[in-house]
Amino acid sequence: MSKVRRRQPSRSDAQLDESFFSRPAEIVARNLIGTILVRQLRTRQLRGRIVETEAYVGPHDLACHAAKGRTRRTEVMFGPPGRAYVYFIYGMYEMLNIVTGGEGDAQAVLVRAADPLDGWEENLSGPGRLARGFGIKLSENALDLTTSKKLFVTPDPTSRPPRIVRTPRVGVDYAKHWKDELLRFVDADSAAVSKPRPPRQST
DNA sequence: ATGTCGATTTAC
DNA sequence: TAAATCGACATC
Repeated sequence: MSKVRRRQPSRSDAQLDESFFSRPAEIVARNLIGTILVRQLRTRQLRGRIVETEAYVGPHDLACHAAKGRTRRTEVMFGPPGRAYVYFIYGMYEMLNIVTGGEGDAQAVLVRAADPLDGWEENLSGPGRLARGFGIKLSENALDLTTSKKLFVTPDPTSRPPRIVRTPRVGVDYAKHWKDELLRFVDADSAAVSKPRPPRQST
């Protein structure tokens, strides 16, 4: 019998790859909760534990930008999974999404909030603040997060599975019945979840 | 070339 | 409750 080797918590764990992201957005959004977003800058590394996501499930989803068709902005969503979909909104905020599903599926997950790690003091609660905190700009659009050394996601081998709550997505009242779909996922035990804080019931 | 809008945040 | 502020998109 070989000895079971307990895994050492390692600072840079395996970068999540295409097999992780090439699933439906709803699944990826759920499984992204509790993972770690890593940003490698010139002089320092920024890390945050993802605690809130939203799934945008395809062109038929009226809240999804892909519902507007294939345009310059939405182009990356129609490409391979694991790419960053970054867009600029309200004249001042970038939003970080990760493309999911098979190539051509046009699904994505919006990363809405994270708990800063390693003693980093930053408010990462809300998609605008999260992208700003991590220094993510429009220029990161289409970056391949499965191979990039500048921006990627890793599992958190030290944490036990989070308690997850589902709610409707934020700010998509225009999307007909799609506004009511439970496609927002939050860590029920995190204080960093953004504004519309859900009741503490688990799913 | 011009007009509208927005997966937000912040201030009043 | 509303202003801030600008890229993408639609339209002319």
